[in-house]
Amino acid sequence: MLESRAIERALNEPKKGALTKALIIDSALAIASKAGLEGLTIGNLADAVKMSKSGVFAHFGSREELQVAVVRTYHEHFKNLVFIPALLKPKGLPRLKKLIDAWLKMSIGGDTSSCFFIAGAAEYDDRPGIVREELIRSVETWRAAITRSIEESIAAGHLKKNTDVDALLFQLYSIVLGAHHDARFLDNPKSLKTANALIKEIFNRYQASK
Amino acid sequence: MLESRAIERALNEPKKGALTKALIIDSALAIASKAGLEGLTIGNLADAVKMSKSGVFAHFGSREELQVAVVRTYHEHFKNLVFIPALLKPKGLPRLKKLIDAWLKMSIGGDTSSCFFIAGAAEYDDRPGIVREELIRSVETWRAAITRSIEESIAAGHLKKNTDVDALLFQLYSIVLGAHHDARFLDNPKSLKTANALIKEIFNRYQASK
DNA sequence: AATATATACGAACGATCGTATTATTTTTAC
DNA sequence: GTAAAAATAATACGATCGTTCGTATATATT
Repeated sequence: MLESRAIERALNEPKKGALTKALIIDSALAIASKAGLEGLTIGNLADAVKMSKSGVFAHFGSREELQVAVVRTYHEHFKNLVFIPALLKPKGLPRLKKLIDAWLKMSIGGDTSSCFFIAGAAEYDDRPGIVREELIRSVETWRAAITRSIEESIAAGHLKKNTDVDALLFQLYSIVLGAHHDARFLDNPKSLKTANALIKEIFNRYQASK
Repeated sequence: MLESRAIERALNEPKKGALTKALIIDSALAIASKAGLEGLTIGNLADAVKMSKSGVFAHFGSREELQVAVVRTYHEHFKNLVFIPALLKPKGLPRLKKLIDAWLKMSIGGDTSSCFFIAGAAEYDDRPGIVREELIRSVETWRAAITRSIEESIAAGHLKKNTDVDALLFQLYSIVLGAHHDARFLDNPKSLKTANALIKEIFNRYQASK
């Protein structure tokens, strides 16, 4: 359970509502993981947490705010599952590799859950509003983290000095998108292997000659 | 107008309904291009064609069948816009390059329309049914066309004999997905240029040494 | 011209959507 | 323990969803 952090925090607060809210968001995250953010409705969420629609609704004030809360929570989830573990690796190429590897794994994770940063991008690429804005904020943060790690790899001498940072980011991001597509839409079981081989190849190509 | 072919064909048939149906699908395609296949409803379609909901409905029997009809029509659209033009190029690398180039251009086309093969894949990667099946059929057909062109390029000596066909397909497909993502979700105007540069680089790498 | 068929309409169905208002219960504060 | 406050429920609203039904009109066949 990754949300326990938020739930624990809520338990120490004077208000009990904060705990309930955390439990609701937890359930909302599960629903949206399977049905998408647009498939998350106040009705099915209320059923899931065994509350009335109005009871759930009162915690957020609007469906959009609920969706934003889900995106924010997923962002935390993502940070804990992908970003933090990579920080344990030494700065430079090892960390960069870990960032991509962890992301790739969770993106095509065998179970029903997909990566919100990918699924959400497709869902909201033409749907303006605060949900889209929140998604963009998250994705840009994530891309900035990758970019920083690429730059650190260059600074550390792990990647060639003349590495085109934007182009490398684009390639890595595209491969994860491709693997996500192949695995989730086409049900291709080889997508993870194909993606990993390509990532390895790319890093070799950009690697500073020893 | 790309649907004129179907409309012309309908005009020559005895029944008038075929024409109306073609006009409805034409309008449905426009709606689904902006709002996605799930954003296409019988209600907004009826408004668009200035007909009653039941009048529209009668032509398809169900909303799912309407969506399938839209996918089929888009497939034709795609064939005319991407596949056929590439056939004018000589077999091998020139044709392969044209296939990808035409697809890339229409995928991130400045206007509101997106590529159904990409948008639909995301929309239906976890939504079973005949719409998903029709989408998969289309996408697999398209991937088979790219694959064939890669193999022809190898046979013609344009690409290295030991080219990994699946890996190359994956790379090309991923780059288009990445460009689509960057252009449509992140509004990055450089995505086309970045993608084109990468495609060029990839073909250079796989090219048989002269 | 008469008949048969295809096509379209209008109204209504039950379901679900998000949300607002009002009531009841539960938790907190004194 | 009691009053204030917060949390949850109950109910209802208007909109929209896909779909069905009976009926009218337009078209095609004979």
